[in-house]
Amino acid sequence: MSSSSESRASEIHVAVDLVVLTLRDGALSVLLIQREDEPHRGAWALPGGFIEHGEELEGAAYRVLSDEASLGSGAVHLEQVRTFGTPGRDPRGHVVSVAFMALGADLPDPLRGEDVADARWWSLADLDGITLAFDHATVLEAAIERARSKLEYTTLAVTFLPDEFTISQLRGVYESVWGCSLDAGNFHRKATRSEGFLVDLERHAAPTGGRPARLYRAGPGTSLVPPLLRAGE
Amino acid sequence: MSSSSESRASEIHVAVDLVVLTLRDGALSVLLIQREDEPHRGAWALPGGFIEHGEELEGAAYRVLSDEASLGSGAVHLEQVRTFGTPGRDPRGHVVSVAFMALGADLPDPLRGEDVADARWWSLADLDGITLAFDHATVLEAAIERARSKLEYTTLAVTFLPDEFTISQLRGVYESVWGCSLDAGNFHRKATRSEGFLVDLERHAAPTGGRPARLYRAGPGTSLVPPLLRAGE
DNA sequence: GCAATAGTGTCTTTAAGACATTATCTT
DNA sequence: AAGATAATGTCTTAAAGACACTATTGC
Repeated sequence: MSSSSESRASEIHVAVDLVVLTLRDGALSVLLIQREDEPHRGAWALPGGFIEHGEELEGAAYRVLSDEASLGSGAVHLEQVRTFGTPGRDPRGHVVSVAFMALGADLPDPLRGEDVADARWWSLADLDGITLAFDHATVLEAAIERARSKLEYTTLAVTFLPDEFTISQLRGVYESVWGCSLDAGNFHRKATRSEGFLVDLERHAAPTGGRPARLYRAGPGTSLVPPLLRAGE
Repeated sequence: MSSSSESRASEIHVAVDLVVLTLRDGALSVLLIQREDEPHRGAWALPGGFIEHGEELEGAAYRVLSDEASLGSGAVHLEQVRTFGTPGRDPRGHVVSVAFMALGADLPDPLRGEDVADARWWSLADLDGITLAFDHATVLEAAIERARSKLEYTTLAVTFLPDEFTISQLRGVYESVWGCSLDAGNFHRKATRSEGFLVDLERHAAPTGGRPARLYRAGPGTSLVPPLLRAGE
């Protein structure tokens, strides 16, 4: 930072909260932890934790990912979303929390970490009516909107898929995250002709009751120009 | 946040840094402060300051804007960019800083705040070769890229203009921020036909050596669909 | 009149949407 | 053969780029 005056001993705590997203049976799903302690004991919450002194923000995020979600760092795309710091958001004091989203392909069921009553994947549909701890509903909403919008103009969708995938699977990512259906033919044309999006492996997947689909892997590009816009907004 | 264990007395400090951008004579310009104290005494830096206990992040940003830039809150568009927390970024200790960008129309010259040797607007071109304090070059870069990219798919450009403006002025914003020139006719068509972007005031500005330009004000829309894409990226 | 700025119109090209058609597998 | 899934092609429409042209001012 840059203020010129030394601050008093601050009682502000810094934390990270993680919105870990994956696709489970074609449903966009988020990893939640059931809290074992107060506050919000018994409520479902995003995995998170305080930053340790001298620790990188991303380092803390990976640590939480490993401790609370039993996920290694290689498997996910991690990206900062926004920082939440409204004083009353945590009853224990003034906690400023940096929200990250972590996207991964078919992530495994979490092992239950310590101080955690339970941990499981929730499809977004199942979360309707569930009240999350703290301001985590807002954090979740922000991360999901970020993910939805980044699918439009980046190649982020591939982070939801394994190394090798078909165009149908890629289209499935868009359909699941956006909650709509896309024309298969038009999507195929768009995906295969976007520079840097896909690399044709010139092999085919095992057929699933129809013509076998060609396999691709993620290309070197990160942005989609022109973007792949959601309809009707 | 959401960690279940109470943290030890944290020595992590939380700050905000501001990237205040405006157009000065058609040049995208940023407000910088010359530091009066160590560290980085004499270096130019972004205005910033520590969060006070119980203070909102945005509240702190507005406070800094008022204290160090003598800018009221009504005049600017304030938006979070990203949070920087690499431990070594501030030699005084572990400081996590939430970066904001503040965009305004033709902002006034700053009054020199306390603990500040000097304060002035820098056009981006003039900043070439100037070494900023802390990691502020990175923060500035992130904010500018955010602003550039948000011009594409939002109506953010109007925040660089006064309440009433002409299409030429609006095009000037795009040209200044993107550092390119745009076809006047095509831009006019795009701007006037984007739903919610502009409201026609059905009046004209005083002529400036040619046909007088029609006046507009910002419309209710916030997103541009389809976006107004920068060429060649 | 001429220069300058604003605004419109036209033609071409690109790319999306709708949807038909062909290809290749399983059963 | 029938059904399923993948891939390509065609036609239409939307919108961007290039650029000519008209409109309205000051000089």
